[in-house]
Amino acid sequence: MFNPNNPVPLHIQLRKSIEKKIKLGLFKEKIPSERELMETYDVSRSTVREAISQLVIDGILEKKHGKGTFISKHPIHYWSGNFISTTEMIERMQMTPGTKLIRHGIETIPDELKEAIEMDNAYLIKRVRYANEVPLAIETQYYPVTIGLQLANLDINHGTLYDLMENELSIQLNEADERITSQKIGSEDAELLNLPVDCYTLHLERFVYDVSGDLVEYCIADYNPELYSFHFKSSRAGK
Amino acid sequence: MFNPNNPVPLHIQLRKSIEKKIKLGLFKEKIPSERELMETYDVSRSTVREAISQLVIDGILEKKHGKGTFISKHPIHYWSGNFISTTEMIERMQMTPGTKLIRHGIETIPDELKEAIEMDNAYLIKRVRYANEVPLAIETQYYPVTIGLQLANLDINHGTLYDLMENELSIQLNEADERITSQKIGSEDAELLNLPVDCYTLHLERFVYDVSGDLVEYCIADYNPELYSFHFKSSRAGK
DNA sequence: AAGTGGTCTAGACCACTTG
DNA sequence: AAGTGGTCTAGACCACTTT
Repeated sequence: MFNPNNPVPLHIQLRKSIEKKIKLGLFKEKIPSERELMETYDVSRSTVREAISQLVIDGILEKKHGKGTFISKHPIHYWSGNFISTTEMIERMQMTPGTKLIRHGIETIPDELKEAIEMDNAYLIKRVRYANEVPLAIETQYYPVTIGLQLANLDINHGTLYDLMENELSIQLNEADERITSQKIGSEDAELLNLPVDCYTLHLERFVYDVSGDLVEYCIADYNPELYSFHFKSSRAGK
Repeated sequence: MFNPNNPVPLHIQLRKSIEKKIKLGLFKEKIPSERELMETYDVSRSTVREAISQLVIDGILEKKHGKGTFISKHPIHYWSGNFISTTEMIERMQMTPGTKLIRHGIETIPDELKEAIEMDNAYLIKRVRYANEVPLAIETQYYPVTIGLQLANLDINHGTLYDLMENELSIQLNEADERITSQKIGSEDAELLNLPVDCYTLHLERFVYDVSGDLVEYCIADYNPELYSFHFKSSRAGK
């Protein structure tokens, strides 16, 4: 079924295929059983289980012993161990994403950030993000200058910068460290979000690394706390 | 090596064993290779990999292709897909946990919560949580009355209620839904946390379910935002 | 070359759910 | 009884890292 010369592991090809069929609506509610998938794709059951287990970790599928594997009904998994772009997140909330570019260019890094990102200069992109035309968040993103300059040549007024990095610049994003706090918003930003001055926001900092472990983005986002909250699903299994 | 009559799956027994050896310091930095673990415990490699993969998901181990499996250096995984008790969380921060019981007893549920927890009455436990004697959070926990009455007979002034539920009441906790927002604190609670009135807190709501899917706890926690933030590690793999 | 984790197969039996 | 996911084995080859 799959091309054995493809360097992409079978379980990943299978996972993408299942993901696609879910998105296209070819699988409703339930996906075929592990043994059916074995036959359809001509792979072993371990491979099927490997593919499915990742989708379970991602919160896309749920297994029920003796019944089958079901498409998760949690409409939105804001957080499931994987970071996604703001655009995708807004789309998952069934809203229309929008973007307004405030400014971008090479800037010297503020002292309080120098320790965190270990660069003197960075390419800064500051944008307001909208959901159904309502300002939802302010994002300030810092990139290594070489990456930022390439991004600036692309369309940074729409779409997700993660997709641009991955698809246009061939940067393989790997993982991120994130921190959520509650912080007073500045007056400039308050105006952009239509919030009273000195209001508190949900403040997210995200360090994104590529497969080599190099920092490829530092993102600060302030969310309107009236419109946004972080949702999680966690298990007690790890105890 | 393991008792084959034990109904607990081998990979879980192995996982617990590895976890314990890490905690005891018998494994520093690196754990034995998969093939070594196979021989030591007399199980197949799949079983070893199954055990390890869960520990990787939990953020306790990290695999490096060609090098080995290493004990994660992230000293604290505040959030890694598993919820832990506040006590354990404070201990992981290398601080001493403390608790002050504010009040407890059967109460009628406020209207705004009725929809969420689908009970008329609940056993309420409200406590201030300290880290190194400094008030860190206020927790208000709602339990089904039968559970709450049992808990009240135990020591609710120390220790973790999750451990009490699991070990003393034999309730098997399964998973939780959590939501983080930023909220204005009430004047009563502000005093308990030594915060100015109308200050904002990091506000956590947690619904905890047992293996049958029944709600066994609803917990509201307000954290002093000066002292506490949520940390995450997320990957891009799920894309 | 030797050791590590990554991928994959073929097959077995168990436990749970539904007819 | 039949079908599902859960567990487990024994073995193979590949890709990456270190010696």
